[in-house]
Amino acid sequence: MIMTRTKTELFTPDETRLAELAKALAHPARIAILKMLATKNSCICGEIVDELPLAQATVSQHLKELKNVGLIKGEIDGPKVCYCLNEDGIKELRLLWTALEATVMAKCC
Amino acid sequence: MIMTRTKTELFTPDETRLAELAKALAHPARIAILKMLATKNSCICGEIVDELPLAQATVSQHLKELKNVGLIKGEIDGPKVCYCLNEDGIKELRLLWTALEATVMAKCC
DNA sequence: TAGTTTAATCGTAAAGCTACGATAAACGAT
DNA sequence: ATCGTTTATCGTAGCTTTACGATTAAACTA
Repeated sequence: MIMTRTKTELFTPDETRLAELAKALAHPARIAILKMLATKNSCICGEIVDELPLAQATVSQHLKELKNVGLIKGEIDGPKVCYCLNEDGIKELRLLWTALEATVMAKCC
Repeated sequence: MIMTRTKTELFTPDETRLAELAKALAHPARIAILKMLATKNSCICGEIVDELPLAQATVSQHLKELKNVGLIKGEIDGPKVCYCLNEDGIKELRLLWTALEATVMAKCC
């Protein structure tokens, strides 16, 4: 087949965006990273790799995905890179999720 | 490399399960299906394919994924199959999400 | 300048995801 | 029994994801 990627134009922007954010959460390592950033209550410079059971290159890939989707930010601090939660992305996720939750829960739970 | 799949045993069960549920939401068609099931306020037999811009086989695959992860149920009703939201799965998702949200939001938003 | 540390990127292998047509299976109806 | 409807499954193409080692790039340090 020619078409093997998601036909994003055929769904609503909210559906597409929430799916994108959900995909970023669709790996335990990325959830663990978000939790680390949240519980340390500050930007983390370099300690992330040490706390995950994955190779440095793999962690870097996960960080890139979280950054690309807008859930975290990373800024250079000397030879290290400091990663923080990105409030805008987190808020967007919460809003989109809450909207879906409201729809789904209303008739379910 | 030999290991190319997620090392699930290296993360907490909650992280692994939430990632699994998030993956089920990581496609706009599956979000659209959940919304359809919620807003129609009843089980839907057969109308799902008609409302999505995807082939019948593709929709069936998406339904299977949602069923496997526990977010919907399907039961046979004559020649058709009726799909409903699965309250247990929805509740589980809400709980796991809420826990993450609480952690992440507390220090962020 | 040379060396060290830190993180990104490259290259690659294995597996997964998405899509569709074709086919099969299950059921009711004639 | 045969036909039509509905849905699942099979087979397959192509792209994506995950993982890692190796390398590169950037910045500080001596």
